[in-house]
Amino acid sequence: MLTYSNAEQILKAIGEETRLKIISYLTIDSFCVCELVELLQMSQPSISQHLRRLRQVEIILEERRGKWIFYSLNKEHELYTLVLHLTSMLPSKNENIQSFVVEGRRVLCD
Amino acid sequence: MLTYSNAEQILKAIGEETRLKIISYLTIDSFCVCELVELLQMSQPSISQHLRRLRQVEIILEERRGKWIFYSLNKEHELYTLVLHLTSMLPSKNENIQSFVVEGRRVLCD
DNA sequence: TGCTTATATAAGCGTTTGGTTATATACTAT
DNA sequence: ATAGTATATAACCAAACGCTTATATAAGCA
Repeated sequence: MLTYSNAEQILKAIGEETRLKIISYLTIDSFCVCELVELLQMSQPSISQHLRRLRQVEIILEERRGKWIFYSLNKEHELYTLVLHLTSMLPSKNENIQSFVVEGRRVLCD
Repeated sequence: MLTYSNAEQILKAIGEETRLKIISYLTIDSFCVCELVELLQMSQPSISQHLRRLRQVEIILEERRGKWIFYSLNKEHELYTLVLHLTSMLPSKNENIQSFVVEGRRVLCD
């Protein structure tokens, strides 16, 4: 059970275009910050600040791998199912990721 | 299918504590503005402005009955199911409405 | 018609938001 | 150690937000 205040915080975190796109990417795979910067064509500080908003409500998780920090969706989050339901109604980022991979721009680590 | 911008607008409309409470009340029954003012213990302009936000994204519908304007959830809205799913995770306003009814404070109109 | 009730809107104001630029921190590799 | 890369944070600023008070609009009724 959520409190109203809690629900407000989470929806405010989710309810922003850039963050919705980040979430949409993360439904497909986990990505590091510099990949998201490229995919979303936005400045690194801006992306970092959006990731912080999402991290603060625990919708995403971070994991360091070498010099990169990878972000992924938190499948244990109370609203995970709802988030998936929501992103299923948005244009998929699959094709963007495909070309990204084909162009060899994914970060390689371990 | 929603656009990212559209989803942002709707989530911003929904993602505010007072508006979440309004939505939660409207999952149970339709209410006029003055009833919501009493139930939520907030000023009439403030409630009106929140209702406008929700109306603008068509999450709620208005219907005039005599001198009152009743608001209800829009069951045709693309995110109606998601909204129900969300409110099911929030404390129910059922008891508040019950005492409201028992105290004879509901607006009477044909 | 004028009075009352219900609701909407406008203006003002402090707070939050999301971008920028600049800087700090953390890890890797030489 | 030092340099380079990846990420986070801070300070600043314009725009959006949510409240208040004041006022406008609309319907019901004497």
